Amino acid sequence: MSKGGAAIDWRESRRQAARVAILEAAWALVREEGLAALSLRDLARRAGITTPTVYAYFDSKHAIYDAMFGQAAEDFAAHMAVPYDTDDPREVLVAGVGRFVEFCAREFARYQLLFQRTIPGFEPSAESYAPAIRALAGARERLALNGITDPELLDMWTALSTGLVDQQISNDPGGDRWVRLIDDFVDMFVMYCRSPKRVLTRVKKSPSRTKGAPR
Amino acid sequence: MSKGGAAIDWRESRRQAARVAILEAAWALVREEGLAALSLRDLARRAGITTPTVYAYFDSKHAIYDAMFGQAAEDFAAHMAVPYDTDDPREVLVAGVGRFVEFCAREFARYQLLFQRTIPGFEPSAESYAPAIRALAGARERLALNGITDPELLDMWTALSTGLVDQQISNDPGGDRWVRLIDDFVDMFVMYCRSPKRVLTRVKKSPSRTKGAPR
DNA sequence: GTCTATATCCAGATAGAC
DNA sequence: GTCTATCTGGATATAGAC
Repeated sequence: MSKGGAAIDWRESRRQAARVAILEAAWALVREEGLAALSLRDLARRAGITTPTVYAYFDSKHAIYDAMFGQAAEDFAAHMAVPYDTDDPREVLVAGVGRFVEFCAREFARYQLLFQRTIPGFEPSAESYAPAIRALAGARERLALNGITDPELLDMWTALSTGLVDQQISNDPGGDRWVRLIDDFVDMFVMYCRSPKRVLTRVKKSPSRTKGAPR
Repeated sequence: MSKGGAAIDWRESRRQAARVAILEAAWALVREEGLAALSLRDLARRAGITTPTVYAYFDSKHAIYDAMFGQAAEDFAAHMAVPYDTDDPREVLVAGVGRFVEFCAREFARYQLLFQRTIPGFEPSAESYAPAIRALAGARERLALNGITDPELLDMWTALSTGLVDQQISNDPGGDRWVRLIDDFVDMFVMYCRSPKRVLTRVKKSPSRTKGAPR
């Protein structure tokens, strides 16, 4: 690597560090004030810089949201992807939902950004969005471990997981009213997948456009 | 009733009509621009009045959101409460979920206001919130029709319904990717409730605080 | 890259005349 | 009740000196 190259790398890493510092300030703010309440003025003050300086690192407020979305999606994919420490395929499903709700419940603003459409006019870029797709593929694999591959069952599974998370966060934040039902949910779902009635499956298809990260 | 009383009624009904007109303008705006994008300036222009006049009818912006919440909750309760035209208890469940997703999918902004926490600092008043509780009681009754009364099963049911609605709206707005799975969901749920495994129930309890309308 | 200073605009809310 | 006019403060974003 050339001296010039190294200098460029150094500068670039400095720049990246500054970006990360700004994003950390942003997370702290939305944690306290709510996702929609983020303002560049507060953000700059929090990060110990001035508003114009923020624009040296991000083109716009939406660009900041997009970078935050990218971080969140990355964290989400990583959180879901750490190896599942069991040989029981059913336990892998249970643990997967557990991690899902754990991740979402930990930071409400992050959950809003990632899974709800709360910022008018904001849509994540394809790059920021990519890790969320990986995470969905992971869910598909955990189901396949249980011999469940039907796309309709995958859709039912995502709805199940989403509903559980949503109810837990909305109606019992910090509690375990729905979390403790995870085992029952998995029982119910697996039982249904294996039921004779389910064997007589009809096939349908329909296109879909997507809002928010897949789950 | 006295002449004076009638005059007061008339004035009051005029006032109510004006309030409703403002709220209609508000709904039109949030439908087009998003719930969080509502501004009193645009609202006034849309309603054919000026900003200060809005304050003759509502104390603040939050009061407008609250009135909108009240309308939405009322509509929701009414929508869910119209008699179910079948004797089959299972079909009542199916129809109930169908109505739920239909109501939510019809207007995204209304769904956000009613079921998500997207406006920083806004919480509905107890009065506006009341109809939502009635709606939840309705769900409980539809389950009871099927011999399902366990509170934990009610929680599972609400999570199921919520998840289905959420996935449908977020990932296939205007489509039927999850709607067409309603029958399967009900099959799965009822089958689980009636399963022998479920008979050996353990009892637990935990308190809960609530955010958003119950569902 | 970082600042001061400022542009431009919009927000929610109020004063006071009619 | 409704208006004009205005207050106060916030927003995002940019110009230009250093």
